[in-house]
Amino acid sequence: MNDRAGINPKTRQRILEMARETGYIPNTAAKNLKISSTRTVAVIMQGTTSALLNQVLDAIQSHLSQAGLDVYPVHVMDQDADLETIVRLMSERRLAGLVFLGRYGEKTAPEDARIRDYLDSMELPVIFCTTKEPSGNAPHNPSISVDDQLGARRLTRHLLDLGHRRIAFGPASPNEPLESDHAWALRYQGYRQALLDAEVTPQPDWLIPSGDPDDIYTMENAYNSVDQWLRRSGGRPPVTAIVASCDATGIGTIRALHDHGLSVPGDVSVTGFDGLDFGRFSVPTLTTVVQPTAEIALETSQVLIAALSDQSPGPLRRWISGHLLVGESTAPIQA
Amino acid sequence: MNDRAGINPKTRQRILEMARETGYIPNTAAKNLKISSTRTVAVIMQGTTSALLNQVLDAIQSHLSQAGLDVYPVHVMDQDADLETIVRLMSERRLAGLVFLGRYGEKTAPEDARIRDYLDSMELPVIFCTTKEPSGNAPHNPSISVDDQLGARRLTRHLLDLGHRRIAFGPASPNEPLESDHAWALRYQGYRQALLDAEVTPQPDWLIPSGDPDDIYTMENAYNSVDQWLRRSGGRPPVTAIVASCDATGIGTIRALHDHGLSVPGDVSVTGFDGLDFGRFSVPTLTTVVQPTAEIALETSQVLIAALSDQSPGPLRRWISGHLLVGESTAPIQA
DNA sequence: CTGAAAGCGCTTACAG
DNA sequence: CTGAAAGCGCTTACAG
Repeated sequence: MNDRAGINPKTRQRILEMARETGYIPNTAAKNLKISSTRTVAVIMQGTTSALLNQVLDAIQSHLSQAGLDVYPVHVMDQDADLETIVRLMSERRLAGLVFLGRYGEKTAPEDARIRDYLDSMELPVIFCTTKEPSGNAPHNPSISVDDQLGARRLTRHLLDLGHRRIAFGPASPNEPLESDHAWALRYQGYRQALLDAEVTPQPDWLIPSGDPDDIYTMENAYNSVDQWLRRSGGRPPVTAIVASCDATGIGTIRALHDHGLSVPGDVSVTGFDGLDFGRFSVPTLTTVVQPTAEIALETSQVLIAALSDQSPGPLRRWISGHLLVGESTAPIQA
Repeated sequence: MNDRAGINPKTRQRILEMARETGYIPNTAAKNLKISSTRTVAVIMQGTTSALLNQVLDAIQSHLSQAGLDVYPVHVMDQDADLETIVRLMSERRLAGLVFLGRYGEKTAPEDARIRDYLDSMELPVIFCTTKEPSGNAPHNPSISVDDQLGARRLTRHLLDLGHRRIAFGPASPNEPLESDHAWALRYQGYRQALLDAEVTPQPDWLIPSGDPDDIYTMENAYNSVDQWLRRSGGRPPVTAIVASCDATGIGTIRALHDHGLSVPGDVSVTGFDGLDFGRFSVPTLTTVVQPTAEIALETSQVLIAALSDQSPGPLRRWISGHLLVGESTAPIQA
């Protein structure tokens, strides 16, 4: 039944027929016990709510299931439950491979070490998707992601080209160094680089601190953060443009500006990052960088499948560039 | 190690300690083989992109894992792959239970019968969450959902209270009867009931047909459908308000109106359904009915857990009412 | 090319 | 309360 070679076609035919007649169903548990490995790939992903990660998950799933692999999405909820889930998964079930989708464990430095040890001791392929391997690890696993720095640099250059010289960035977590490799931080670095390239010196009040450091990518937190930031400067922003950390925060930013009587792009230009639906149908539509989700998912799947057949690709790093999508939320600076 | 009664505490202590020292890890495959059942609940859900379903999935997952159950989210992609996935899941793995999250198999009537037979032959609890059991089935499984009809009736009554008399609904699939139990159809029925209660007779051109019958809940399809509908009436809508089938379609509707030079709510009022983030931060904010996702998830989890301990609840039907959230997208009718 | 045997790592009676 | 035996349903050498 497993299509092994060296079996008389007639016999195979007979067996298959009997199986069908009697309604034979193979028992996966028994098979796994014997094989002592599975065809299951776990995809670890923080929460279930990120539209972007879900797009990537969709695509990875369809690629891997075409290759005969089962995909087990593990949505980890909070910091504590996470580690246990992962450890339990990795040890009790025999996984064929592991994909980290999105950044996991924002501030679990000590626990990260525990996970790292597990990853090292189990000899299974691990791929980091839409995120870099946490920098604590010696980089020996593949990472595949959009080029966050490049994308943010393009957005910022677009604003500079429109004549803007005072440009803010946010929300930025106040708890993490701006040099970290979180998505928002990488985007900050690209923003900063574009400014420096144009000989513009970023000012301290151009950095919008995140009100809630644990929730920096949501519309709600962006709204609150920008609202607070505007209040501190008396309702008049110190800039003519804002590079938001992603599409959701871009939308929250626009709404906060609106509620302070500021129009987008009339008074302030705003950019997002990701290329999600709601930015393409909002009023105004959002200027953004579109993540190449299909490409990211394909590359991730291919690297994983190659790794499973022992063609280990080593610690490769693929940063795929996203393309600039100009919407209505950015305009030439007003006189 | 399984905490069974009748074991000397000292012996247990000794075993546990040894296990820890030697790094003993139980083998789930062997356990499952022996037990011939698992603690795994599969959650079948169409695609991965619905923000609403993902919210519910999040909550179900955290409830069930607290009850010691594993949750296996199965994101089914297209019509064909679906059936195979489900059948394979249900037969090869020994599932403890099954949750259908959202409507599955829009137009797979023939195949539905196959699935139904499987559901009946396996003796495992099946719960329909955020959706009614497909009407082909004799209703013998629990369904838990928001009350779509009631919600849409509330939204429509809100518009009537604002003085609107000509109110459209859409997008509506042209391939399905308006009496079906799909979410959009139930909402249509509630909309219609509210109109009839107010002695308003719905007109044929108040129904906005969906351009793409397979994709009726997306912003993009709503945009295209409303755009076409407006073109057919020469750019001037035959109504002063639109009840959109959900929040995403509400946003698409607003954008289409905007692109025809119509303002919301100045020229046309628009309502959504779901209570998602992007409707709370858009300009204008969206008047909507907020789905009680926490309640739906809790009830689903409880019913499932009860069913697993053989307190089978039978074909109960819980329709939980969502509350009206008035935003900026609706206003009193203009003279 | 086919058939029978051993064994994967558990759990569950059962004898002590 | 403890320990040894049987068996869950597969796969994989191995003998024929």
